[in-house]
Amino acid sequence: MTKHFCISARTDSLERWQKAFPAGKVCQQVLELVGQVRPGDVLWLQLPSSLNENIDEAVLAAANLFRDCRLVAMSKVPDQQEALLTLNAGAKGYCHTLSNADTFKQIAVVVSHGGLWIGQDLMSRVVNAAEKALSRDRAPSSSAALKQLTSRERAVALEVAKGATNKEIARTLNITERTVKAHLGSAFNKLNVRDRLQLVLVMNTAGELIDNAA
Amino acid sequence: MTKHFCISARTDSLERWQKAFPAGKVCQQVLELVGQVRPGDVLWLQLPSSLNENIDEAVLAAANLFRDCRLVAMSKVPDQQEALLTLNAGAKGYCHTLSNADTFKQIAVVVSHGGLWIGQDLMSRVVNAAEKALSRDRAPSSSAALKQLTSRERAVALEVAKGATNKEIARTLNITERTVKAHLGSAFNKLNVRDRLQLVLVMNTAGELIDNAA
DNA sequence: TGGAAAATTGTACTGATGGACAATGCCGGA
DNA sequence: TCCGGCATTGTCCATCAGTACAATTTTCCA
Repeated sequence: MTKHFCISARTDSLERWQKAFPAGKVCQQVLELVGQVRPGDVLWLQLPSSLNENIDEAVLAAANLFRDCRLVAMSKVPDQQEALLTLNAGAKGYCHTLSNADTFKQIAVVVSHGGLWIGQDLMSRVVNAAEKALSRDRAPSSSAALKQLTSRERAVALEVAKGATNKEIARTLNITERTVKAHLGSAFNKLNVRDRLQLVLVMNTAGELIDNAA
Repeated sequence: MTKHFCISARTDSLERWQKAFPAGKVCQQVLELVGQVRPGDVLWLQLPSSLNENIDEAVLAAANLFRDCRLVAMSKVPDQQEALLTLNAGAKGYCHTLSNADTFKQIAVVVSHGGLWIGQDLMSRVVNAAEKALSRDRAPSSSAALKQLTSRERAVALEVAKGATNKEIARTLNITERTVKAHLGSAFNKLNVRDRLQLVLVMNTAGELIDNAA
């Protein structure tokens, strides 16, 4: 049977959690749990009230001490960045400290079965952001801007986007520096930018093309 | 009691699913389920074998027809982009068509309780990508690179990141062009880059600092 | 077969960038 | 009071970037 442990520097605000898990144990420090927690148990970690840089260290400490347990982070001031930090650090759930007892129970079921539990709204944003990021990682090669260039212009532009000089690009593509400049000049004209820095900024704007003529 | 329905154009490869849900129903088209599905039931949608642009339409159609149900996508060729598309379209789970029966049951429990179920590996990548994307949306002003610069260096760097020339930056910040160069030079040194283009690339790499000394 | 677009390349030039070497003044902390 | 870090600025110089004006060759399609 799954046991529940709550780690909270302060013990106020935990009424609802305790109602959800009457047999659950509350303590103030992670180290108090050493020897008590078994694989499959659920740890609920109350995050500090203000977003600070130590949050993921706290979660990481707990996650590493009890690898085979499920970690759920509770926050009094839920915040998207905090949520992502804690999930990245190993938490399997993220919720409000004042969730109702039924919600706590549902979260427990979800994480006990290998799932992830975060708020619906946050879920949408995470998945959406991830999709954009992962498609952007294929950018700049697939950006709208590059679609307007010839294949050779594109090849040169992609080298610029890596930070290369014209000499380096000439060597890489086995053409003269003059040819590199010609392709770049043409690309600048097509994308309405004035130099390589603006070219790269436009390329890295996924799916959009900036009109600099305005 | 939760009912399970599987929508699959082809009925091969579903042995393990049927083992997990012996009372489960298999059909070939979403419309066959109209009138049979109740809120809280779980729909398992077998995705087409090849990644194509119609996947999210199929998921969206199912998600819209049965809003109060939980949708899980099954794929014979699991793919990260496909996973994100289906999650974005409304699926709450994404797994291999040939998962074992226990895994199917766990997924059912998770999604029935409002959670998300995707593979561990994919989970890590999604959360990580989301964190990077969401912090990048605040970048470059909050990137790790900028934290190493003095406030004046940072101000100059941010102007460069907008594509400005040294002359323009001098005018904007009300200092001489020589001062702009001094601050840039110092920033180049601290971040180990050789020019403004590489500076901007580093600034736009959220949370990471590129070691160009290699 | 012919024409257009793309690729490649030349010389020459101007302006921008970045670095070298140097200096002064301000501010905050020991 | 002194020192270090930061901000600001100067002159000078080499290199790079970008543009102008021009040309030839290659490729592809009607």
